[in-house]
Amino acid sequence: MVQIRLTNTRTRRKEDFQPIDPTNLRLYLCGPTVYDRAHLGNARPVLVFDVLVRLLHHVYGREAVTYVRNFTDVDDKINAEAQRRKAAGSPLSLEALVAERSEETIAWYHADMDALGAMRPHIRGKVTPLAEPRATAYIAQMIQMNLDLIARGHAYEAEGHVLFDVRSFPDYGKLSGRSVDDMMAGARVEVAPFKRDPMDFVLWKPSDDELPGWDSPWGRGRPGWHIECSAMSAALLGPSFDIHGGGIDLQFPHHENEIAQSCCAHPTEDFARYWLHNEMLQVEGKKMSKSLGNFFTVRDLLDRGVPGEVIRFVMLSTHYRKPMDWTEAKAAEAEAVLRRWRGLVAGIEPATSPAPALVEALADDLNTAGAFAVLHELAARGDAARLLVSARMLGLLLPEMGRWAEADNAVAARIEALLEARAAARKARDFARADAIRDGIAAAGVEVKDTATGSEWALAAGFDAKALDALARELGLT
RNA sequence: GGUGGGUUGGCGGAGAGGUUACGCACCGGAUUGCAAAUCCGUGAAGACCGGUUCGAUUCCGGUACCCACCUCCA
Repeated sequence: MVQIRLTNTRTRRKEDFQPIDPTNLRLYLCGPTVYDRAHLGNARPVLVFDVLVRLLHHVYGREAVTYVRNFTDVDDKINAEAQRRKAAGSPLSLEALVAERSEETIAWYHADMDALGAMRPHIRGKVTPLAEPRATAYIAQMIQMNLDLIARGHAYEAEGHVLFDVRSFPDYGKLSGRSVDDMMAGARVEVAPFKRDPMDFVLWKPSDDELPGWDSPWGRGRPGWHIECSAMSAALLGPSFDIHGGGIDLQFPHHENEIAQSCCAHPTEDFARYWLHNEMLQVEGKKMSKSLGNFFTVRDLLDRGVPGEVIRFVMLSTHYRKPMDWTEAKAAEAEAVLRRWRGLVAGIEPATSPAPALVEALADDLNTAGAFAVLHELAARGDAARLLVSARMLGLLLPEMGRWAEADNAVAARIEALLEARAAARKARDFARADAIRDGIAAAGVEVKDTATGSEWALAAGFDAKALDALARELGLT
């Protein structure tokens, strides 16, 4: 069996991955807060985990893997949108409007992640809504966890809030490598007067009539940000599970607080044994932010005609623990490579197993860049069957992802007609006309290959159907 | 200020204490009516300063620069 090695943020070392139960692997990935479209950065942890899960399927079998990813549908931004709709005259209740907003956002999220070829979360291999829990469906478990934490002396009530007492958990700060005292020195936030320690964080907070809320022992209120992941992972994966992932920006405070809550509520358990964090995404060398004007969503890219498979390729070409820079140049290069590979594997049956070197690369802390080198090597050797099955381990060259690379019948007929006109010109040794047609076809993004038996063609990067039509009109072929 | 990460050839981007990463681009050759595609081949690196070592781009220390988190952003 292939030994998987992962960099565990908890120990800051690359470690052999030893599952708690090899027949029942359990993973948790922090999913989106569903207030708006997923931006490009949201896609990175999803794709990193997607490759990890595909690797686990390969090594342990699909039915041995449970992969849970949550939707956080309790959030001030969702509330704000619901209040806006209420003010605009909606007859629905605030709770219903929150649900409505979450519902539409989740549908977008699914559509966008599907377009990137990301597998849906699943329980023992079976895709089910249960594997994508929503915070609002686990309020009772959160309340219970808060009660447990209070009973064990790790949390306290103050002015309708329930707060976690960070001083009660000696390991607080261990994941992110900071001490409570260090953090206090750099604290910039205004501290609520009812906190025992400035770093104490909210487990439950009161809601007024303008906000959605649930009845609790502390009055009508809503959960704090971190408790939902602790409650849902415990409910679906148990108090100890294998791998927990997310963006590095979640390391503190979100994951630190999850650990504090979960470990204090279940003191004899491990919570997550391996922590995986992906580095951030940048755009053309800069942080993606609304103020810089380089902020965009996955949908923006898809609508601009960048195929999901290309986005996926670019994302995976940088190792997950390094900052990844999204650039137009990379997208163009990825598109060209994918077209070439798709041409190579067209009509080919996949081999039975992926290249061992590729599995080795992925098993070594998800070295996707190294995996690409193996794919290039297979392509160069012309081993199309092996290339196909190997690329699919990265979620590439899947049949359902390839529509973008195909020409429809009208386009194919147009190209054939142009090539016939060129062939006729060449036969008549009218090379000026033949070359003009060829250059026009090439400029439209169609690659022409002359072989001993005639001309073949394939769509290349930047294919432009309109330019092709214009060329045909110019030559009087329509 | 605290914490963590990074700096590799023209560009992107990996691994390994000593032997070609890989891709794109470039250059040379084969091929072609000329090209394209394809094939073959060449060249090109390890921020800076020290240390360990027979040998470091790879380990250790320092410097510079960049980035992230510390603010309910993946």
